[in-house]
Amino acid sequence: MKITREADYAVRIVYVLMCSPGVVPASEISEKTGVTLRFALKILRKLSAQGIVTAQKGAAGGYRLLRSPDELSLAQIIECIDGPFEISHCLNGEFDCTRVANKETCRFRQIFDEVSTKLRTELDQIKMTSFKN
Amino acid sequence: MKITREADYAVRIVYVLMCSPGVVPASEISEKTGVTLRFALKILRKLSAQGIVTAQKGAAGGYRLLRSPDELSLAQIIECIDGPFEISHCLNGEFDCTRVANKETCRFRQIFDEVSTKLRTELDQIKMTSFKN
DNA sequence: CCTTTTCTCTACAATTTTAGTATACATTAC
DNA sequence: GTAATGTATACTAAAATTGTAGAGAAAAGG
Repeated sequence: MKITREADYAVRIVYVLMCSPGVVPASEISEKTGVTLRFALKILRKLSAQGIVTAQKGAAGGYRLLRSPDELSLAQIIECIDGPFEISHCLNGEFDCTRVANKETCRFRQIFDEVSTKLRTELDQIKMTSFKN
Repeated sequence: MKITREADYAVRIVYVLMCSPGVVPASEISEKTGVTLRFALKILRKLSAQGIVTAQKGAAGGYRLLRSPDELSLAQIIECIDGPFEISHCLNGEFDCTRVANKETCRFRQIFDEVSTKLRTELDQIKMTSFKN
């Protein structure tokens, strides 16, 4: 029941962007978070693809937070990196459960789905501003 | 943000025990859940070690639920298999964070810890009886 | 337009975790 | 004492995670 390291790093990266005004190059983000440059770049690309940050190429380029920290939640960041909240593999659309006739009526699935939604709701209430002191 | 397959199986195994009176051999549990016999035995050993089920050896032996289904929660089963609820690796006692002077005052740690506790509380409110119909 | 500094894309490699199996053994009932 | 169970430990295979590498594309500034 863990988020990946990548998602954990993403939160810390967003925190750095939140605290630094203007455009921050990946090299600086890497230094401040302790995440290797290459790995930070990979994470930043995912954040950028989801519109959480925006990238500026070229000299004096870097990244900037696109969303307001009081609207950007842990859920959004974690979901961006780790994918949707599904606490059991059986919730995945691809998963073809052979044990049950109708997926929709499976009690396990129902309950796991409810829990996943609840978890997402909890994490969506924690905004990045919570990390400021 | 997933439980392991092993934990998912454990829930289904407990469900079978809850629905079957008396002592149920692992072979029958394996058949009813679709979990291979060997793997089911491994899971049952963990459940047995935590006092969730009890094992009876020998011919006509098998497993029996030790706790009442209306007191046995998802949290207890998942924790028994996957270990404590810690949504970030940085919560682990072994983990030596080099980025921070004092672990206790780290805001990331504090928030991840709160979320983990909240998640456990939610899952502890879901008892095995919820799966009946 | 050339050079430097940045980010992008895709692919690859190493490590760790998960998932599952095998072998040998211990206990109990009949 | 034999057949049917569970126990313990160790091993293997597969998958996911955690990174790294290389070639390229865009922007800024001279």
